[in-house]
Amino acid sequence: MKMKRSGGGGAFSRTTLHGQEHVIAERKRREKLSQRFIALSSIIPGLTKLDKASVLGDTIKYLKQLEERVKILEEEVATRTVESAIFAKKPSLQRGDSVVSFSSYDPLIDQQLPEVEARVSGKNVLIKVQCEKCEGCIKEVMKQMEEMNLTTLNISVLAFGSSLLDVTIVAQIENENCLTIEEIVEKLRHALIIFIGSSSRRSAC
Amino acid sequence: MKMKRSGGGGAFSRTTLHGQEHVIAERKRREKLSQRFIALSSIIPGLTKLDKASVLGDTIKYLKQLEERVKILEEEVATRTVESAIFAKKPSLQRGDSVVSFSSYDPLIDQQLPEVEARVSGKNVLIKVQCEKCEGCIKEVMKQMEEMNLTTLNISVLAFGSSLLDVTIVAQIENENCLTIEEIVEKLRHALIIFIGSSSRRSAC
DNA sequence: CCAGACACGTGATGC
DNA sequence: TGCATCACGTGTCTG
Repeated sequence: MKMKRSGGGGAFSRTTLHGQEHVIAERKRREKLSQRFIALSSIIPGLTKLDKASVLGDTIKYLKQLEERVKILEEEVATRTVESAIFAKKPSLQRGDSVVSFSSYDPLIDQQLPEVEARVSGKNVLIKVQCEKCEGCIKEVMKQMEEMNLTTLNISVLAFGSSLLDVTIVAQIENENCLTIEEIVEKLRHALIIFIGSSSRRSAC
Repeated sequence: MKMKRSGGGGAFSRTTLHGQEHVIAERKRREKLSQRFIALSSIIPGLTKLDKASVLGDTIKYLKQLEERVKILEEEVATRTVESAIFAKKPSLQRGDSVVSFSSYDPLIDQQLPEVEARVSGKNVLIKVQCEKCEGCIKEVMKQMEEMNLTTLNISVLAFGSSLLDVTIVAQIENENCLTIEEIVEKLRHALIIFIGSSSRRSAC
């Protein structure tokens, strides 16, 4: 780190026959260590002090920071990979690399409402629901969202026609969530069918 | 790294008055450095030798390796994000009971955005648009609505992902309007394509 | 002057 | 016996 100086406690005492070689070896060792320190400090960004201690400390900090970043990025990539897997499974629904959508509409089953559709982009999921205007159905949807570990970022409820409700939700997929997009759609749809069924039997809705 | 030993060249020579304090301070400095080394070696994986030199060397290697990984992952994420913005497609259409719906999605035409969907129930029309987040596109949509004699009852604009917009509109069909649902969809989609095209050519959008 | 940081030579230790 | 590594005390320099 600095210039070599004349040397400190160097008397000529040779307690061993090869005292000089020992000195040389130690010099070499120190030189190696010093070079490593220089090399290390050259790749650590944002170094203010060039202390050995500070270099080590900042190295530790930078390392942890890098590992954290890698972890986050890996999670992100993993999420996208899951989407790709879904996409590969259901090529008939959607083409495109990483945006996947899935709808509960099934031409064989002629039950049209509630209709649920979901689409994923990164950590966001766009959920669209169309159902009969029915008191409490929004609450039911939100309950399901909570159970699925989906954090609602925005929700819009529009009345459409005299008896229809159009619900659009943008939510964030939490890390603990390992549901597929199909599972999200099916869970929501099933919950709504149950809810509306029992609700319409009880009251005029 | 090892046990403390009795000490090396320690004669009792005090050239300064505070020679002892100097010794103490140096001890402290060494102790700090030593702890940093221990801390560092505890977070570097796959350490075989516990040499100071080896610890530093492996730290440098691990650091470069981590940075490389971060770089690769960042590229990956960036790529996927762009793909997300570009590829977004709609599953097949839906038909409802007395509800008629029509979507602009055409599997033969490989242009996915903007995606426009409309659905009619009585005198109400539900319009859904997904397009790139682009300043002025909402205004463009509203302009088209006015031209088509559609009275907006409610509109919701949600950001979805990093660069997508999801727009849901409930509008009332005025009596003078004699457009078919297909015409509504096509007019909106055409206008958006023109608008976004010219907009992205003019600026960064 | 002094508080902190270094490099040096040296004795000790483990393989 | 060597050989490599370590911790120590010390002299010296810097801000």
